[in-house]
Amino acid sequence: MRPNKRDELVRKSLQVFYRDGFHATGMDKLVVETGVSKTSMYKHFRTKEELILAALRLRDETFREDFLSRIQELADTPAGQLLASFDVLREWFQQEEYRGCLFIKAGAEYQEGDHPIHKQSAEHKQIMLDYLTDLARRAGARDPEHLACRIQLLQEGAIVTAVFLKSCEPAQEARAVAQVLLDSALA
Amino acid sequence: MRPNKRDELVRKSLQVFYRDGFHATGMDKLVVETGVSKTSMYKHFRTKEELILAALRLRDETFREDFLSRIQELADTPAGQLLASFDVLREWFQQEEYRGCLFIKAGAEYQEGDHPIHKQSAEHKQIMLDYLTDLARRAGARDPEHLACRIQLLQEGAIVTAVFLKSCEPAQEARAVAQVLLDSALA
DNA sequence: GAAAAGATTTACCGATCTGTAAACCTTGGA
DNA sequence: TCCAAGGTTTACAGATCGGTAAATCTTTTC
Repeated sequence: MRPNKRDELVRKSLQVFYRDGFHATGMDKLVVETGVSKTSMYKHFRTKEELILAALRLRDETFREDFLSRIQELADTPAGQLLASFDVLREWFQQEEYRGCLFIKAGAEYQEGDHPIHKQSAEHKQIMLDYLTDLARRAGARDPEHLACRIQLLQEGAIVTAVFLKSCEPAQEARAVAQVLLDSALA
Repeated sequence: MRPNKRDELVRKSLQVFYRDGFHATGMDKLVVETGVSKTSMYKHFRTKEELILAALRLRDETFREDFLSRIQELADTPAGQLLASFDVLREWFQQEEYRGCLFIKAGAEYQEGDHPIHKQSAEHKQIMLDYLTDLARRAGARDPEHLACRIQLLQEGAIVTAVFLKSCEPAQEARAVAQVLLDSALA
């Protein structure tokens, strides 16, 4: 049980969950894809739910890290970064493997508000909102919470719409709206 | 096999699919909930997929009917109706049984773009977009397609955000943004 | 009222689901 | 070299998955 073995299992499982969904992915499939045996899998994770939670945690970390660092590459002012977030979304939508937001999907498959998987997905969205609020505040927006909430609305809308349209256009549309909101909040 | 029996089965199945999800709902559960036998179920629907498609079709019909008629109750000008759509969303979010958009969830559980369930969900979104485009055109918007696309972004964003926040606030936020877009498109 | 036709039920199939018990390596220490 | 510890495998359990064959019940038709 090397310490990095568990991480490796989580990493691979995350890919499969994202590609095929949670209920549609059985532990047997994961066992085949990871090349490990079933019992070994259950030594690392007591239940499938625990594995899903670990996968969500990893996704939360890597997504935020990639998202934030890419935003910072594209712009160096808070206001510019708020707008740049939509450019990063556009890059994401263009990826071949884009299949929407894992947390939206997790929240959809586990809908009860008190379910651990649902709660952890909601937490991720809250953290993202907090980040946007911070940016809005540092940008000098009149009402940072409000602006951030509306920016997030646009982001979620773009993420969902891009799935059905199979296009990255929603990101550009959302960006244009965000620009209007930003101008008005800074005026 | 009364002609209305099939509709009854679809109606009840739709409820369960919406509440529990598609993969998480087995045919056995539906058989229990509808009080009909398994073979009877499979006489009406050759496969589970066919039942899901029927449920989505019913939801598409009833949702659009309810949505549009409620909008028309609330406003009588195209511009007013575009805004009123967010008030209708707010009412929807307030319902105890609100669990997000069935088509977003269907698209999330069946992600392959050529899957019938995914395609039918995408179709619903396209029809809704066409409706918004029509409203925007009749409202005299400068670029109806653009405005409609952005209004839809806001709607999808509100629908998703309302699930995690368990609040109807996103509808009001989205409405405020839509107001800005509308003013600018009509100026 | 009998028989054909159609709808419904019971009982089951093989596959797959999450999860586990017991045997089987593999490795580190004395 | 032997043994203990612990990770890994095979093999399987019990439940549930989507789906069906054959028997039973209900209705229609003559």
